[in-house]
Parts: sequence; structure tokens; C-alpha cells
Amino acid sequence: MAYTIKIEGYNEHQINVANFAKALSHPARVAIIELLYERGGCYCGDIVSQLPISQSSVSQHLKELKEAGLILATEQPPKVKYCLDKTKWEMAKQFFCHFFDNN
Amino acid sequence: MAYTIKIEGYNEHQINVANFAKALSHPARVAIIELLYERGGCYCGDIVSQLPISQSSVSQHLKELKEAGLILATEQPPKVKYCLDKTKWEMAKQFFCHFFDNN
DNA sequence: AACGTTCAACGTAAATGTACGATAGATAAG
DNA sequence: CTTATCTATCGTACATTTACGTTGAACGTT
Repeated sequence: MAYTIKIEGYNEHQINVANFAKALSHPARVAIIELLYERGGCYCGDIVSQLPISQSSVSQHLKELKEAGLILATEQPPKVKYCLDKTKWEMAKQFFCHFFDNN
Repeated sequence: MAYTIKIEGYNEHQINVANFAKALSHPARVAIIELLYERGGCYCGDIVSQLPISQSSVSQHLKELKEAGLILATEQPPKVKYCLDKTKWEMAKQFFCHFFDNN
């Protein structure tokens, strides 16, 4: 995370919406979320084969989604299974719905 | 606008969600949208006085929101009145709702 | 032990984003 | 005509993002 952004002066809701929006601000990450939902979970390799970017780039996007709290990784050696963090996803949904309903 | 991003390989919906999310990925822009909604419209100066950033930075954020299509500017010399583009805003809402409902 | 698979992490180049002060243009006010 | 107000834009500095190839760690299989 770590922006070049002044955080003081905004309320928590504004920061939360911005953070989740940031996590969804790249089509690859949107696509990853969709895949994880459709399939209930994916290995990294499954995602790589569905997206037009390299494995290292996919890993980077997964890391961002993890740091945003939207997805969970569980080791299943030698693979890693990714799935949506439903609690956090529900939170994000609430933040956005609240934002959109009021605006 | 203008990413370092490969666009090929994603569908239109993914790109639309990502673009709108990008527009909302900074707390200042979230705050601006909220202000414009609450007040039905604002002059640039009104926004500057509500945010913890400089006038030039506010102008930059307004420009991004304009380019994302979310807001409209009308000249009222020597001021400029900004308001939500309700049509585009409704579109964004639909894209996100569709995205959240399916995921 | 050697090998293959899977994935994270490193290093890097180029593009973008964020923020600011300063400047410039347009208009209204005096 | 001069001045003050409002806002866009320019220039700049620094951080972040995106993408890739490469490497390395962890594990299973032979």
C-alpha cells in the first residue's frame, strides 16, 4: 500500500472506498476476482492460463489483492490455492453500496 | 487514461469496472464526488476549501474525474461549476452492482 | 540425490500518479 | 486601465505501478 498520498483530512469511509477501488483499478485484478468467484478458488497457474500476462505479473496482482485483504492464499504444496475472502468482499460491497446509494 | 496496461485479453466489462475503480482510487476523488452529490454542484474553490490539498492538485483530480466521464464542468465566469454526470454515474453504479452481485 | 513443477521474489525499465509552487488567461470590480 | 479573483496548466520532484525475465525456495516424483 503506501501511497504518495496525504491521508490526513479524509474520513475513514473515503479511504476505505479509495483502497478497495484501487484494488479493482486494473482489469487483470477484476478478472482474477471474477475467476475466483466463478470457480470458488484457483491455483495461480489456472489464473495465468486465463490472463494475457506473465506468471510473474499475475503473482504481483495476487499480492496486491492479498494486501488489500480481498483474497486468501492457502498452501497446497507445491501449489497455492487462492480464494475470495468473503468477509472482506462483503465489506467492500457494503462500502461501495453505501457510497453509490448516497451518491 | 493511458495505462502501461495490456488491454487485449480482457472483456469490456472488466475494463469498464477497472476504469471507474481507477477514477475512485484516491480519497480526494471520492471526497469530491461526495461533495458534488451533497451540494448538487460546486465551484472549484468550494472543493479546495474542503480538501487538504492545494488548488492545483484539486484541479488535477477534477480533470481525471472529467476524463473518466464522471463529472461535468460548466463555465460561470470567473468560476467553473462542477456537477456529477448523472448518466455516467448511473452507468458506473450499474457496472459495479453487476460486478458485485455476480461476485 | 537429481529432476520437474509451482509459485514468490528480485531486479529493472518505462510509464503513471501525486503533490506543489508558479504562471497565465479570463473575467469582474474598482 | 489596473487590480483582484478564479481556475487551468506547466514544470518539477519523487513515489508507485506495470510488466517482464530470471532466480530461488519448497515440495513431489523418480
